Amino acid sequence: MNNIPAISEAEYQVMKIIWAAGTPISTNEVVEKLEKTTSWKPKTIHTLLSRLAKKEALKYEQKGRVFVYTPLIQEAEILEMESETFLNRFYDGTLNSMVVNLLERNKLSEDDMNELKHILEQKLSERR
Amino acid sequence: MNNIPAISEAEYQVMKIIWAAGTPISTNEVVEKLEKTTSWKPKTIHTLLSRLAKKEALKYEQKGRVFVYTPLIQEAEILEMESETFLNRFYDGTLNSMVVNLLERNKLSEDDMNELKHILEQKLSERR
DNA sequence: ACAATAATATTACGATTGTAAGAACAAGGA
DNA sequence: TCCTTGTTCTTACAATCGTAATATTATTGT
Repeated sequence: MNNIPAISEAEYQVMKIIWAAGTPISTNEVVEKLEKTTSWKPKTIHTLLSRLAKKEALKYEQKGRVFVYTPLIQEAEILEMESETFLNRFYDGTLNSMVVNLLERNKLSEDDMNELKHILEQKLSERR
Repeated sequence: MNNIPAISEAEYQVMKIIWAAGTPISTNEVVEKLEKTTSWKPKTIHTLLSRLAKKEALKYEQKGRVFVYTPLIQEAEILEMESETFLNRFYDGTLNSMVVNLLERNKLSEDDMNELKHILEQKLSERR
């Protein structure tokens, strides 16, 4: 029932706009914002919005003459689900395995590593 | 030309078997191994193999009476590409942003964190 | 040499996705 | 009131994917 629906890449872009809005946002506002970052036609964006409504990722209500959209799922939920799926699929389900891999392939700069270490120390110290 | 093809989830499962084999592996061996971890019918696996051949993720050659498969792309390449795609899509392209998020949501155990810190220290010390 | 079997190749089919066009409807200006 | 224009709804269409079944070809035992 309360399952998180699968969201495609393009749909996710749309959701990001809706989440960022914070408050119900109209079709045209969504279109405007997306036209800045994508080359999608308005019709395409309409399709994506209605697919998202159908899969209950968002709801829409008539507000005056136009429809406004509100998210029904939160970004954090999606992030959590997608991160888990990704880690399971490629890294045995563990973040550490991913980090080890990236380190081995030298995908992190020294600054990245220092920052990360710092973040960890911070979090670890909070805990005691 | 030398582009890494997109590999679907099911196809990726198949590639994992091929990579793990290390040496050219026959259709039947692939089927046997996958039947242990999936509920796919042999025909399904054949389809996946031929799709992978078509997108040049692997090649096959006749060896005696049967075909044997060899990977044309390496697991590390896929991991790298997929990790990048994932981080770009969900975390502004940076691992640190992902880690911060997981930490905030308490998705890492203290052990995980300590281990991770250790790994980082290790790598950092190697560097100087 | 022929039939049974095993292996590979071809075809299938519905769902999802990216990408959008066209149809219908409603509301405001002439 | 009627037409234009903006908004929403319906339909489209090819590619990919998951999931196979059927058809063809090659091999091997009798």
